[in-house]
Amino acid sequence: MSLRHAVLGLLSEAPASGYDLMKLFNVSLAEVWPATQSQVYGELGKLTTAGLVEVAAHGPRGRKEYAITDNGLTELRHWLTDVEPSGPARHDGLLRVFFLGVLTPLEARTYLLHMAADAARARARYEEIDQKTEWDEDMISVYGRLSLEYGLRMSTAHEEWAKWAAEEIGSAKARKAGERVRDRRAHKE
Amino acid sequence: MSLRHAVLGLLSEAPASGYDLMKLFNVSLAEVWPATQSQVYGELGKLTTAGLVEVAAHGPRGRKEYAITDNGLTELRHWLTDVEPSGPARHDGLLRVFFLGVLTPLEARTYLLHMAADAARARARYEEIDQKTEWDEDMISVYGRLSLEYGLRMSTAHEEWAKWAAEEIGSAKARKAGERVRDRRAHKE
DNA sequence: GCACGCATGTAATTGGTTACATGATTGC
DNA sequence: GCAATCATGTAACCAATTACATGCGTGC
Repeated sequence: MSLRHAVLGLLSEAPASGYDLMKLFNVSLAEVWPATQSQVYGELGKLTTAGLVEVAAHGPRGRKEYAITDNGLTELRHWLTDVEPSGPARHDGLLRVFFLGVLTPLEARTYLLHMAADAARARARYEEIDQKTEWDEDMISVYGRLSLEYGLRMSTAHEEWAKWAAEEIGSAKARKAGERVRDRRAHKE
Repeated sequence: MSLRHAVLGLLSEAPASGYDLMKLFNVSLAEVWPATQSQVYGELGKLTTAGLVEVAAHGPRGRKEYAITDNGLTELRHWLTDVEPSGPARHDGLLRVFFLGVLTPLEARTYLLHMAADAARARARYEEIDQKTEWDEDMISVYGRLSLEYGLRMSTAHEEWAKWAAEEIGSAKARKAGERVRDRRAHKE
């Protein structure tokens, strides 16, 4: 149930309308917690009912500016400190790897190299964000930077793994079936 | 819609009952594509209706052994080669990082070190699986091994990042606010 | 006056989780 | 005979996606 906490987290920085929040979801949180417009508006309603946020101001075009309440802040802190982060995320790309055996080794290799290219593209995007962003001292900046570094490291590792795996299929193919494949740690450069 | 393909993938290796499939989900696929029992039985029903699997044999206790059909295999191959892997996964643990600013720096550091410990535990688990598994030449073994290596590399990178980030908060705290934090790439050891 | 961006919402559907419900076989 | 395991299914609920629907304000 983390959409709720994503909204609370964003509002803990500054009051915002549903529309503002959507922009924040699409830029800062897009990679970690994507949300749709209908989700955000729905959640704001529930949070208001629960007393965790309130409508702090009304603006033009029916704009409602929401602010986090004391109860909301307490709930956010509680989630951060006391609630165990939820388990394993589904990983579509990796699921496929399990079943690459139904393809030819060549097709399997192509798939892995495609993954490598995707990872490289993701890394490039993160690098671009890093350069273009004016990092300052507010919360989302300081901690957003840590998250960006996470993205950079993970996409790098992802790309390296995919290249290695593609190689691995090449050599497994070269080797005769039945011969044991025990030397992989040696590849770890 | 990948649960469908996970089931097809498993059945492409060998016929199995819903019960068998659940065991496979809980061991091999637990980290990439968790599924519940009700999901699996439901999906088997739908797949049968769609003609992608069929009941190949009836066993004791009402056991139904399912086998993939030619159409099913075609669909599986199609998914592997032609369908773009779906986008960004939600990442609960990382979402929290964005909001660590509402905690004290000390609490934030604790959270990150906790993440590092979790990652280390995950890595240990993968290493154990690696050692205990009799890797042989069947599809799930060959390609499962690649996935395991993925897990190993990612958990390692995850741990290193979390330790680095914890450090980073320490030094950010030491530095005066307003002073620019531009030296992080130097930490990349 | 019109287009674009701001702004909010609802409805239908799908995918996933939790909990419940039941019964047959095997091994001890 | 009894416990453990094999085995299948349903119902209620929650979370997320997609699509639809509407209208006000600002700048050109």
